[in-house]
Amino acid sequence: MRPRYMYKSISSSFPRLMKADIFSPPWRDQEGIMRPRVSVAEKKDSFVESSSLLSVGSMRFKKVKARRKVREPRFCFKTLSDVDILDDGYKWRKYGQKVVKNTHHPRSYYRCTHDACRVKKRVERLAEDPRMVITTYEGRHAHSPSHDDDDPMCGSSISKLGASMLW
DNA sequence: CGCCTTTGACCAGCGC
DNA sequence: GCGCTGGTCAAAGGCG
Repeated sequence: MRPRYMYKSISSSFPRLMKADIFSPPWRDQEGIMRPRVSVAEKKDSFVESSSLLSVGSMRFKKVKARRKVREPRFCFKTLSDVDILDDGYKWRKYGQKVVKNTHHPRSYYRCTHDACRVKKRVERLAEDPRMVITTYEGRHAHSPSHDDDDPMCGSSISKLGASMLW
C-alpha cells in the first residue's frame, strides 16, 4: 500500500550546514552563506507533486500526478573516507539504494528524519577511487542539527577528513 | 515497540 | 513508442 505520494517544495535558501571553512570563497556570498551553483544536469531536474491517488486493484495504488518544475538547491563534495555515512549533525534515514551505471558501488539515498524536513542526500563512491565518497545534498534543512555542535561541518568528521567541493 | 535498513517493484524522464 | 536509467516507495525484517 502506498498511502500517499506527495513531494513538497523545499524553501530555496541554503542550510547553515554549509557555513563551513572547508568551502572556498567562491562558494560564499557576502554573508558567508554557501550558495549552490546549478549544473546543467540540475537544470533538467524536475520536481513532482501529486494531486491525488487512485486505488487500482487490491495490491497497489496508482499515482496520478500534477507536475511542476522546481529547481532544488544542491551541492556536493567528496571526502576521503572508509565509511559512507559522515557525521554532518543531522539525522538521516536511508530510503533507497541503487546500482548506477558505470559504477561498481551502489548509490545510497537518505532523507532527513526531521518532521517536515525534505532534505535529501545521495552517497556514492567514486568509480575511479573507491576511497573517495561523493555526498550530494539536496534542499535546505528547516531546523537545527540534532547534535549539540552548533556548527557541525566545522568540527565534524567531514572537515577532518578533508572534504572538498565538486563543481 | 519504535526506528532503521534492505530490497524489489514502480514510476517518470530522456534518448533513440 | 520503447527501452534504459535514476529516483522513490513501502513491506519485511533486524536491532537496541
